Amino acid sequence: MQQHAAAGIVGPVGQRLNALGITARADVDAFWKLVKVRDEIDRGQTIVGSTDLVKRFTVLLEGVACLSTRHEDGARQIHAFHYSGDFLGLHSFVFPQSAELSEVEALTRCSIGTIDRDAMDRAIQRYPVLGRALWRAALTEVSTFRQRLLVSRRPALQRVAYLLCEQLARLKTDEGVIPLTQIDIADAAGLSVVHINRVFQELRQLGVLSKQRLIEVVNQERLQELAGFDAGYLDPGESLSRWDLRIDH
Amino acid sequence: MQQHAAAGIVGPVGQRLNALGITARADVDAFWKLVKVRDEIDRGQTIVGSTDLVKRFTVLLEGVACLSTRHEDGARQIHAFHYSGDFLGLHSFVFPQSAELSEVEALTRCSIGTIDRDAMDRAIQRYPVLGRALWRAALTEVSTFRQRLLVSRRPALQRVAYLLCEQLARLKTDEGVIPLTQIDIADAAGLSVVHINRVFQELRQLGVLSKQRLIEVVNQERLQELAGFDAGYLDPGESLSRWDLRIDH
DNA sequence: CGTGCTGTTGAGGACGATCAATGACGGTGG
DNA sequence: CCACCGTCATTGATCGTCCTCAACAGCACG
Repeated sequence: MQQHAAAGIVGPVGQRLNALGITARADVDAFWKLVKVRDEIDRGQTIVGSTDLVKRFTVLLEGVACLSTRHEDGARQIHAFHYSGDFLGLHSFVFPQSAELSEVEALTRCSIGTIDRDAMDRAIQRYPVLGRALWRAALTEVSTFRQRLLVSRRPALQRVAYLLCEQLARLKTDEGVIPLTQIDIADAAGLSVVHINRVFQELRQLGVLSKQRLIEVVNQERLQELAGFDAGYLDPGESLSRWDLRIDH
Repeated sequence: MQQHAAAGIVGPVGQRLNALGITARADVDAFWKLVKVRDEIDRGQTIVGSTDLVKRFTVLLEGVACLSTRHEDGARQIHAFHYSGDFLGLHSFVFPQSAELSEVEALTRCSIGTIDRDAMDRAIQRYPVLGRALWRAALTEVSTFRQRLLVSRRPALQRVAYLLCEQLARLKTDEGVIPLTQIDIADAAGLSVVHINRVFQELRQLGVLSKQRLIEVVNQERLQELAGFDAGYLDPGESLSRWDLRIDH
């Protein structure tokens, strides 16, 4: 466990904790002590089903996952993508009402750690900074959902561009490679794969995407113009100092 | 002020407070003492602009309003409708990040009361039940946003049907009259007015809507079938006993 | 009795879905 | 090393939903 704590401080989860305001060694350690089960999940498998969502949540140590629901016809609707360091099922953890709606699915082979609701509750009481961090992360999620409502009725090109911008902003990667398939993008944008492909070709014509098979953004500025993207909503930053998540009883 | 308090207990706001768990006389009174400015707003006017949203919020005493944003082309996107007794700008009050996105607009002549952020903060510290009530109301709002994400990619008929169901559930009215125009529905559903009109005619053919000019649902069961509607997500009910909204200094 | 807003109707067109087939690539096992 | 397979990407053709533009009718208001 000790080497995990060390890895946590430098790894993606550690970076995430830092971004959320958890910097003190004691707080980071407290967090890592909560992580109980570690596991590997195969691509395509469900990481957290709707019934588990309220009882525990999960940290994505490595891999790519998505928060999704199924439409009555079986089509997959992706609400959000998750990358290393993300909390999975956080939304339902904080907002129990929406639990039944969603599940978290692995898009690549994933490595995860799980955290019990009860243990988390107790830890929050002892380390308030943890509660604040969760709260911030949850707010950011809500923020992206609302953004998506707006984006959802723009034409396909802009909608896709916006999605790509968001992924780049979240990945904070130097190269513009986005580790998703066109199928994933289609399910997130709510467009058919065929049409996504045509949009991609258009984006390549515009010099925004590379001509590789993988999804690689070569002109991020141009992309943001197309999308009308402003990353402000993704930053938990200053947004919140007064309100706080606490346990009542 | 005293007669307002009395009116509040029996009026729509009082009912709302009760539903949110504020039943004790002292708590209700504490709430009414916070309501400072009372005002009348003409139809079409902005009740709470994006800049005000963080500093105060508002109680809708009488009338119909909507939470909306403008698209870059000027089109109005309605995120939610508000009826007597609703808190306006609550979402931005609790989630400051999304403030710039929205404004609240009067759809009919409205009568409102406003509440200061600072005063509310102080009151929550003294009357925790107030914080819990706000929190529940905010959760319900988040819940409806996520639902709308799902609904947003269903065909027009079902989308409209769903919207109508939601309004009926919120209005809790005996007759099925919904006090909105086709234009409002169009902006909320993200469809053109023309198409909304055709959907309405279809709904009338199906015996769901009356043939009146106003929007009147005559067969609610049928409507819910069409929409695949389940009102569960609107009920703050049991959903939350452990998490709580507090002021952290 | 206009003026303005809402509702209604028709015609044409655009965007994106669906169906179907093919290509490109990576992995696996012979 | 090659054959085979599954997944993902690509392309063409057709079709449906919904948009846009435009005109008009009904109703409420002053």
